Amino acid sequence: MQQHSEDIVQTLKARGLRVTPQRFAVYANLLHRYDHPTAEDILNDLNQDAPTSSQATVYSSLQALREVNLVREVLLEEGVRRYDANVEPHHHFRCKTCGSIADIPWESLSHIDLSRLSSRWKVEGYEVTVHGVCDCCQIEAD
Amino acid sequence: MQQHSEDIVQTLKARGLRVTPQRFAVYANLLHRYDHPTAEDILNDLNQDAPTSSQATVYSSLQALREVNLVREVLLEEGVRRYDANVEPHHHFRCKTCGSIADIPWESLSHIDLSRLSSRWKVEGYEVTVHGVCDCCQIEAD
DNA sequence: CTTTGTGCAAACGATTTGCAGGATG
DNA sequence: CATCCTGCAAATCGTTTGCACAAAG
Repeated sequence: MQQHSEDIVQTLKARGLRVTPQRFAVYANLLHRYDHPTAEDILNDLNQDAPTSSQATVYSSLQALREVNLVREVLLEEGVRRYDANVEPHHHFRCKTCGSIADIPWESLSHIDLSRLSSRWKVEGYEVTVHGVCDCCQIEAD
Repeated sequence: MQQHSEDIVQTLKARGLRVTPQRFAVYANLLHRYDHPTAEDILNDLNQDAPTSSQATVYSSLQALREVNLVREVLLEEGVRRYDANVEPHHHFRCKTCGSIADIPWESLSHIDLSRLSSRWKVEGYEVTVHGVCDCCQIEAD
């Protein structure tokens, strides 16, 4: 699901966000990587060659993007807040060795029977976190 | 699954932990409540009447208990670390309105078919997070 | 030209650490 | 009585905020 610059600009505008170079850069960065980076990861990536965004701006951009539902937070590790431009329902795999996180498409897991849940709750959705060891770490373990 | 003082002492010893009043209190507190408290919640609860533990000690007790697998962290909210003395596999429900968290027994959800997952991963387990609105919040919404 | 975003530095809250004295096994 | 734990205060880390200036629409 590659997006061109113009698409990104339109997406941001459509959600009522002003398009600034910094905000654009944060969202584009998140769209083009799949490693669920932290705010710091994004900042480092953007400023790799030349400084383009400040820390405060990355944080506020993430917040703005989150508010209009273009970005979501992913919480799978103690005290670590990661971000994801994939806001469609999906599941996650987390490697307990290297801490990497991968997406699991919604269709890859069978639908879950929620009928036995307490009727006291109005259920709106669910998400599965699978844990184990990723391929890289299995190889290294040998 | 109520535990008496003597049981708790034995449990701690069995895991190689020295039994101090503070550590005992942290674990006992966590065993007797089901609201998945934060470190601060526990501290406040313990010091409600008279000061019994310091902040640093609550944190270090939680860490020690976690290392011997008597306590686990529960991460369902942005930037909030909660603790749970239920270390058996189980799922969670989170109310998006009040933020409360409830346990879902393992048997309440159907087993999930993991066969379609990438074979690159060595899967060790999974956990489901269900979200929606709890009964209290549904009533208030009317 | 009005509104909103940026960057800096200071403030903040939760957690961690160093260390001296105290309790545990 | 050696080892490990506690409490305090200071340090640290990620995140947020206040404010003057700059850019977007």
